[in-house]
Amino acid sequence: MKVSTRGEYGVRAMVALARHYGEGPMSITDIARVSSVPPAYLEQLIAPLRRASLVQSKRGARGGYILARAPEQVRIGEIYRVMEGPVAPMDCVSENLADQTCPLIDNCETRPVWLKMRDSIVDVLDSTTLADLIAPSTKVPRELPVSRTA
Amino acid sequence: MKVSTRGEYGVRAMVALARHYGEGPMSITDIARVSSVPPAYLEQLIAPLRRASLVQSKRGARGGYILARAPEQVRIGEIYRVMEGPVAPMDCVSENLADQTCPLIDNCETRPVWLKMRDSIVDVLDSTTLADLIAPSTKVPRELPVSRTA
DNA sequence: TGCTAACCTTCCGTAACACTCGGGTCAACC
DNA sequence: GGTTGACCCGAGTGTTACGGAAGGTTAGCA
Repeated sequence: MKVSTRGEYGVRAMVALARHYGEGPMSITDIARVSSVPPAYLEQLIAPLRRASLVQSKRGARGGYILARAPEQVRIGEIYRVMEGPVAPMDCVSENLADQTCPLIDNCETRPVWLKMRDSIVDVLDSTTLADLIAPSTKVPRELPVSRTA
Repeated sequence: MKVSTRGEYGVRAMVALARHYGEGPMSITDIARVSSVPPAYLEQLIAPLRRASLVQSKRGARGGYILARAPEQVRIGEIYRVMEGPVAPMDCVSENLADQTCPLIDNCETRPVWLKMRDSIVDVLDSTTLADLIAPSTKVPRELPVSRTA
């Protein structure tokens, strides 16, 4: 169960825009460089973010993209849903009720786990904003491999 | 981000075995019928569960599978990992440290969210056992669609 | 000595993923 | 007013994983 590069790159791009917030538009090329995303691909990914009004675009020379709202006002969950669709580790617990089409749903004994999983994912995504991510303190050191000291 | 049918079917099959616990071996055909999984596919899925010692097999006539431990002793997380691999909504936060190969990992600003997401998923999976799922009280009613009353 | 059922390997069609490419359109600036 | 920088839009493409099916082999029970 992986989130695709759409979600990964989408969030990275939005973080780049958040860091640049208040300093005018940022071009695809710049965003791509800063966030390490292939520029041609990024162009495709940023379109849905614009349609969802999470970013605003400015065309022509000196154009680019800006965050439509302040970083504190943008939940990661919003970005996630635009890029990946409704949170749904399994169709039967999709945020989009129309996707809950499994015929076994009403007496399925496994569904409660998936439901709890979905809720916990939603909680993480919706309780974090772009501002939280660009705050210096949030960086978490990686778990280190077992030390093989002398 | 979806868990595949491997995880879905694997957990369903284990629940079937849990309900049948203490009543002798259950054949693939029976498990498949009870849990609504294509029998030929189930045969493939149950093999890794046996290799991981989550189930035991008995060959020959009257053979089949039994749970290797009591339902209270089997965490859903164990089943999940056998079927789906390490919990890893993104490689950079995989439970398998060897998968954390992203070169950006050390000063990535987005990683904290994915890490929190992984931890919350792990918590759900490892705090639930097969016994929890077959207890009658755990069934959760589905959210109802918006009523379109007369 | 059959019948049953697990075991094992191989194969295959479909679909999603992760991009690239080419052209069109718009807005500044000179 | 034309050139240039940049967004906009659709199509196309190689690779991989998913979701199975098929067929043969081995082991235990009656």
